[in-house]
Amino acid sequence: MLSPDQLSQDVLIDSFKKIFPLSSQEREALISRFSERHIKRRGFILQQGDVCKHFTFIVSGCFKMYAIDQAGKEHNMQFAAEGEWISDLASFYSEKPSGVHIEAIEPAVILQIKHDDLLDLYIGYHRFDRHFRVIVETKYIELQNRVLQNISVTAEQRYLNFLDQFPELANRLPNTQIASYLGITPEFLSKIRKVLVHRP
Amino acid sequence: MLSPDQLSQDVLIDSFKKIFPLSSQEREALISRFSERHIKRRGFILQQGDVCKHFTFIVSGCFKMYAIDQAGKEHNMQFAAEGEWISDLASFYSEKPSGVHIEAIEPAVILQIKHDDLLDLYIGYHRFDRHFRVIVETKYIELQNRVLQNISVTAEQRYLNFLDQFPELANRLPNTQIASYLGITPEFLSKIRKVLVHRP
DNA sequence: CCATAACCTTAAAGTAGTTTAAGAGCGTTT
DNA sequence: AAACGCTCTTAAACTACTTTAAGGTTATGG
Repeated sequence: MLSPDQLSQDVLIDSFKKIFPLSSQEREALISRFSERHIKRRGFILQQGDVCKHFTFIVSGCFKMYAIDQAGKEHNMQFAAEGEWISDLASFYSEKPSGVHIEAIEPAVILQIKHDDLLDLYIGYHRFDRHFRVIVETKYIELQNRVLQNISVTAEQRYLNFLDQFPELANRLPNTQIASYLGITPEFLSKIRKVLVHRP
Repeated sequence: MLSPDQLSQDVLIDSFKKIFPLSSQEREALISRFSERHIKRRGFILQQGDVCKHFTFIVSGCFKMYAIDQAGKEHNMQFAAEGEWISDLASFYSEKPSGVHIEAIEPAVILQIKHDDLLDLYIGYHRFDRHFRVIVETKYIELQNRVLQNISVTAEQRYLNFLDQFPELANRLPNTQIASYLGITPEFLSKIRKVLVHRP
C-alpha cells in the first residue's frame, strides 16, 4: 500500500480527463485518496464472502470477476484491463458480503479508493458524482449489449463478437477463460474454433 | 404532452426521496422539467432508428425494451413497470440512432424529461448527478445478475428465478414475452412449465 | 358480437451445447 | 531430469433447446 507514483497518477488522471477536465484542486483531492498496490498473478483483490471495500482502477495487468456455482464451476462475469475500473458494485454500496471473486490473470498494478473516501469525494467535489455516473453508465451500456447477445445469438457468433470487441484481450487470455465468459464449455469453444479455421 | 398532474408528481418525488431528500427548490426544478404522456397498449416511446430523446419515468403501466434480429425476431432486453425508469442510455447520451424499441405492454402513464433538460438539471442542481448515478448503479447491479444467470444456469432455473424476482410481472405478462426475455422459445417455456407442474 | 390476431400447448425431428474420457504439448516446480 | 499442473484438442454419447406444424383458447379491437 503506497501512495500512487507519478506514472500511475498520470494514467488515472488521463482517464478522468476523457470525461471532464479536472481543476488542480480536484486532481489533488482525487490522487491523495488513492493508494497503489502491486498484485501477483492469481492474486485476489476480492473474495466471495468478503465485503468489497474498494473501487479499483487498473494501471496495468488484467483481472477477471467470476462467481462459483454449486458444482464448483467458475463463471466469468467480466474481464478488466489497464485503464478500466473494477469492483463489485452490489457489495461496495450495500456493504454486504460479495458473491464474486476478483482475481489477477496477469501481474497487475492498481489504484484503490476506499468506500468512505469515495463518498467523501462525492460530497466535497460534486463533479465526481458526475464522473462516476458516466463510468457506470458506460459499463451499463456494455452490459446491456452483452445481455442482448446472450439471449439472441449463438455461441459461435458470441465468440466472433468477442474477438471483434476485445481483440487485444483475446490474445492475452487462455481460451478456457473466454469460454467461461461466453457461457460455454472449453470443449465446445474448441469445436467452434475448429469450424472457423476450416471456414473463415 | 401535459404538465404532470398532482398524482404523477407524487409518484416521481417519492421515488427520488428513497435515494436522498429533495429541497422544495430542487423538487420544483425537477417537476417543471417533466411532461406527462398517456400511452396506449402497443404504443411506442422509442423505435429502432430514432434517437432516444427522453429519459422516462413510469407512473403506471408496463413497457418492454427489445431488439429485432436479422430473422425478424424480437428479443426482450428488459421490462419496466410503475416506479421504474426506462430509456436507451446508449442512444440517449450519444444522441445516435437507437437499436431498440420501447413499447407499452399495457396502457401507461409516463413522465418524460428531455436530454437537454436533464443536462441542465445536472448542471444547476448537482444533487441530481447523484440521483441518476444511483439509479444507474441499481440497474447495473440488476443486469450483472442477469448476465451471471445467462452464462451459468439452465433455462428452467432462469425461469424459476424470474418468477421469484418479479412475481408481480410474471402474472401480468404473457408467457411469450417472458420466453423472449429468458432467451428461449415460447414452445420450450411451455415444456418447462409442464414439467414444473408435475414436479413442484 | 364477430373476426381476427395473439396466446398456449403438444409432438416429432433437428441442431446446439455438454459430458466424459483420453492424449498431446508446454511451462514451472522440485 | 522427472513430475506436475494447466491448456488445448478430439471424439462419442448425451441433454438442452429450436424448429416446424398443427389445433385449441382467449383477448380485443372494429
